[in-house]
Amino acid sequence: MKLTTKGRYAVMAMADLASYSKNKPVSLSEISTRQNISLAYLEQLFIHLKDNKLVKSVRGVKGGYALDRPASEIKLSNIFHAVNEEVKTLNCKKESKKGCNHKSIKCITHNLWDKLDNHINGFFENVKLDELVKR
Amino acid sequence: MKLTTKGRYAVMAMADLASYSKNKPVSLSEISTRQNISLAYLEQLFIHLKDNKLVKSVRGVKGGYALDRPASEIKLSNIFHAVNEEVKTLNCKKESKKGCNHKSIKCITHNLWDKLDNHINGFFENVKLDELVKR
DNA sequence: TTAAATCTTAGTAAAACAGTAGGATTTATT
DNA sequence: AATAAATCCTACTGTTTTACTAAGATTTAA
Repeated sequence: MKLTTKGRYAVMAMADLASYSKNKPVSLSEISTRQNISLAYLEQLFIHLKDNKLVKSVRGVKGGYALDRPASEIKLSNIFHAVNEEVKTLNCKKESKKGCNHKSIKCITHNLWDKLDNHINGFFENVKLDELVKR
Repeated sequence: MKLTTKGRYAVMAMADLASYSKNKPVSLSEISTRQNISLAYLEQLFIHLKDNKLVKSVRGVKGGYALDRPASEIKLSNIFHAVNEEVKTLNCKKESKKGCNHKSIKCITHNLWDKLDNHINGFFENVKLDELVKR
């Protein structure tokens, strides 16, 4: 059960944006050096962040990225969702698969994994970007 | 962020034991068919569960496994720990590594991952095996 | 015109995962 | 004594995912 770098880096980069982008956009190379994340990798992440309207971009020289809405209105769940960092404790959602076959007795733990999903997603849902940055 | 089958299967198998092993031991082949998990894979998991004194074994014909203590005294965290299902949100514990270098500003999110770890581990710590089985 | 930036698509080495395979050992039953 | 059912043990392996890298196209301020 581990967080992928995609999810971690996306949050780090967004937190960086939240603290350094006042008015003007911040370039990915800045974030790259500050957070020690490869530029090319950041580029990939930001395409998704942009698609999900979490950031807006300015192209060309002096360009970069800025938050598309206040940090107080961006939840961690928004960020994770944007880069496809999903919580998957089951691999059995719809059809019955190996290790879980929806018969009440056989998959005793089915309900447990649902609760775990909710527990973790609840955390992501309740933390907002501004809370990471203040202080 | 996903649970490995090791963790899931171990909990499923332990829940199976808790419901089917009254007095006599339960063989892994029974669990294998009931839970639809490969026998050879179960064997590997149970070595670890045994090492961690969560189950006890009876060898030979009519042998099998049984819980080593009441289901009410076995936490999910015990099971996950036994099979090395760990929560790892950071990959930077001691030394500074890529993507996190302990300088206060650079790794703004360090504290966040700690909280996430605690949040998830708290769930595992607070659910006991008997709760899965009762009704 | 240049250079700094975003945008886009492919590819890829390494690690982790999810098992298999093949036996050795123990022991109740026949 | 033989058999078969079970645990025990170690090694191997195909597949998938991860975590990038590479290479270029496009945009735009200076």
